[in-house]
Amino acid sequence: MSSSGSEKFVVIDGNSLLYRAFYALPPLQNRRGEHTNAVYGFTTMLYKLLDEERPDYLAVAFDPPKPSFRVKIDGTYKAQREKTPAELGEQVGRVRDILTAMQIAVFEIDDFEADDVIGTLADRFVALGQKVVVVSGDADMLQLVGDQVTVMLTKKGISVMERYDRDRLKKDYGLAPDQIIEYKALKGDPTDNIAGVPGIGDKTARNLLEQYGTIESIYAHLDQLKSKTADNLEKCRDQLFIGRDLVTLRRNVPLKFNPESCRFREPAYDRLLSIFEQLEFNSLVNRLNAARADNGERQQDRINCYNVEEIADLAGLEALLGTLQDNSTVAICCEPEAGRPYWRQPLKFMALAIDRSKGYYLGPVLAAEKSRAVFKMLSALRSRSISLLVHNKKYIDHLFLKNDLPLPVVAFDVQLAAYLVDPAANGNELAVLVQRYLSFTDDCVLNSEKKNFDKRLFNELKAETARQLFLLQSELTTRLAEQGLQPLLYGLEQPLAAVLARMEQRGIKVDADYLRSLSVEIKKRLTELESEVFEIAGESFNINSPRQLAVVLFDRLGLPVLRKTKTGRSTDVRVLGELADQHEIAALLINYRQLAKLEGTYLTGLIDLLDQKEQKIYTTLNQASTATGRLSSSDPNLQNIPIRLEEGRKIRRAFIPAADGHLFLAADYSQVELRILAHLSNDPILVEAFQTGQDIHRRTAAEVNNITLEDVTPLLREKAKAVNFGIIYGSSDYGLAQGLGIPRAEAKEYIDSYFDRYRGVKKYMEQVTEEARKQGYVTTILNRRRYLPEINSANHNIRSFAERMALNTPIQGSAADIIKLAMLKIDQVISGGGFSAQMLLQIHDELLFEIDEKELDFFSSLIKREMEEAYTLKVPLKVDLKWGSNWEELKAL
DNA sequence: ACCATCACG
DNA sequence: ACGTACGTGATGGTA
Repeated sequence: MSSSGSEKFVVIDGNSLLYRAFYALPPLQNRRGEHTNAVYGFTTMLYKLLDEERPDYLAVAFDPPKPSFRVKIDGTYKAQREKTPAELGEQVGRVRDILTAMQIAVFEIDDFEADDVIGTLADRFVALGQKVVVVSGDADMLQLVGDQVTVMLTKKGISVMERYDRDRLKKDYGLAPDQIIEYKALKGDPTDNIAGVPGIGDKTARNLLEQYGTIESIYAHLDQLKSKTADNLEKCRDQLFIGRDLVTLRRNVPLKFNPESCRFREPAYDRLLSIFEQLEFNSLVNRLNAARADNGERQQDRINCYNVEEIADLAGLEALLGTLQDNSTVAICCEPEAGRPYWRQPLKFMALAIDRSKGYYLGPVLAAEKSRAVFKMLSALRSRSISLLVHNKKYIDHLFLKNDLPLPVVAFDVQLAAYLVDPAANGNELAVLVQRYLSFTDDCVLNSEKKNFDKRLFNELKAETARQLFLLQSELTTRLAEQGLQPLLYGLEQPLAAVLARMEQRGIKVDADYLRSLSVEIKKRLTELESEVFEIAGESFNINSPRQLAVVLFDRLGLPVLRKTKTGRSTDVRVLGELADQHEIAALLINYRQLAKLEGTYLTGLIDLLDQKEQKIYTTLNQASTATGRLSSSDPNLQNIPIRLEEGRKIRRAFIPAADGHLFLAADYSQVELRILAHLSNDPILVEAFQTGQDIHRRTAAEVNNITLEDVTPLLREKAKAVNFGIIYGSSDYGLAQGLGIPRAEAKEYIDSYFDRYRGVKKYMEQVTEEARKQGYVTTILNRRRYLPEINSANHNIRSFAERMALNTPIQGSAADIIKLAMLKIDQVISGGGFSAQMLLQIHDELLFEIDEKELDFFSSLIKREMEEAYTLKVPLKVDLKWGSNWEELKAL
């Protein structure tokens, strides 16, 4: 153990730096609305100190929440301090979390202020013969300056600090460290409620101390002073000594002291990263990743960018694959040319690896002209039971499908694995995973498109990616095993990827002429509406701009501002609806907005993405993007084609079966989420209602209003429906009031009486929240997991968000599990039987098929059965079927 | 890049 | 005392 005196201890005044950071920085917020400026400022200051001071020991001291011993001396001490602003208070917890993750010692001692603790620690380290640096924003701390102690004070903002030793103190204040106490007692300090002596300010105090040294000595020489000053001093005698006592730091605070507990250590990288990510401190995330890489736990696995080799021709590839043993694994990493959808673009690049030591890449000829032969060779690996290790299996499946080849056996999809390990993480692109799990920060993982690499360098860097798959696989299999997620990966998500690939590749046929004529019509109506609006407004402006619209509505026309957004005055459809009876313009705007949405997103927007040759739309089904396990659809999103309003619904007529004599069949789960709630909660009323096939909203209305089923009016049923939604979303009275347009108190009554009747649901909700708090995550029926690190936040707002996620995720996520199981099963049945049915889309609780009309009856019952039997709950699953010749006109079967 | 808005489940 | 319904994606405007 070193007590040689060569080491350095840095001790930080936590409250002081936090306040400084808070007031020095503009109010920053993360996406969730959590204030972050103080945390950010504090953390940057901390890092700057670490860089510049390179401490061997480090500690941070905080004031305890309760007042210190000083109020016992003087009841008014710090009495007029304004209380900590809420925006700052809520950030304290984050700072503590960061310090914990950084493994930095934190002191907070009851009855004492941080200053006293710092004084005590400073003395102890000096006694061990070490150098001490005190960091604060409070000049009182200068009393600690000594031969081994320097004090750093924040000067301007958060980046400028002044370092004080004895000389500097003498130069700036003309005082010795001890005299700082006397100086402040004489001068007084309004922020701490130290009275001081009237008529003695900065100058006089310093002059007196320079001449006489101490307060005692000043009193001994009162006769030498100006009579007025002497008078004042005489009058304030008691007060002055009390003030000096208050200002004097206690350097004997009782604390458990073990210098090694303050030893500066490596941070807990994962924990710290996750905090920085939540706070959206991107620069710190990068810094931390770099630091971790430098720390280099896995030196031998670190990137060796130039251990790569080109495969120039098919013989070369054959030779490489020939070296593989049967039952082994080859990693492949493919990249398409730019364009949308990515999976329809020609192959740009392929990397391979047969172990973690070396990367290979295909030469340009192989990748481009000979790519079919390459895939054929890879496809043939099946017969040798050689499987693939990939990132994004769905894309790899696409490549084989495009070449009309049997799909390869994929043993492991790194992307899907990472998605299951943490579905809410920011991104699961290969480069991101390499950073997250391998801590590589070399150029090799950076997005090569953004850099001006020459072709050769690009290939060499990219060849690394296949090799990295092996490294990632071992990281991720550990985590999968810990979480029991292998069945979900191997049994559901990986096989599902092929189903989704086929759905994507099928596309959906669209009547382009119909869309175009609709577009022309709507554009015309938009122009008409626009001129009407301009006439009323008395000027022309951009209606699409909420800001310009607000000026017209609230300034020019003088309408009342009903609601505000984060940045201005709200003009959304709810506000416009409430303004409708005050001004004719509101109705026009509602109409305009609706049509503009249709035109921009669903007419022009869709037409732009149409494949001219095929007259088809090809969406991308994202398998690894939602936090709950749902799929999403993009470019275009076919999961949000209008249906609720008549006008928008017309869009659906454009979607038609691709083949003559075919029909659409839509199969949707009825009330899946409530059925899952019944299953999970085992609530007797809910379970009984579903087992006896009751109208669930009607039953809820009867229960919460304490009336019979027959007495439920349509209005009561509507309200009960909204209550049921609220329950699934994590029920808050405010949210329900919004949804129903009723007072909050009434909404609260509904919720209370719901939980009064549905005791099982209530208990379940409490259990889930409790479990989330304890474990930090929630799960679905198939063990899909979502982490909710914010569930224990000290910030009510953030915590409530996490609680609602905890309540909703098992329900929404289990519904996603079930429909995925059904899709997989149906796909097996269809492809196994050589039938004509084709799955086209999944819209969360609904599947859309294209079917030969002759097989409609047969298939509809098959699909209904497979969906209803996909998973056995404590209540039955129910599927409703509809069919028709386009996506709008569907009739019940 | 971010916001407000609005389409869906 | 707070300030919110859960999960998505696309658009047009604005900094």
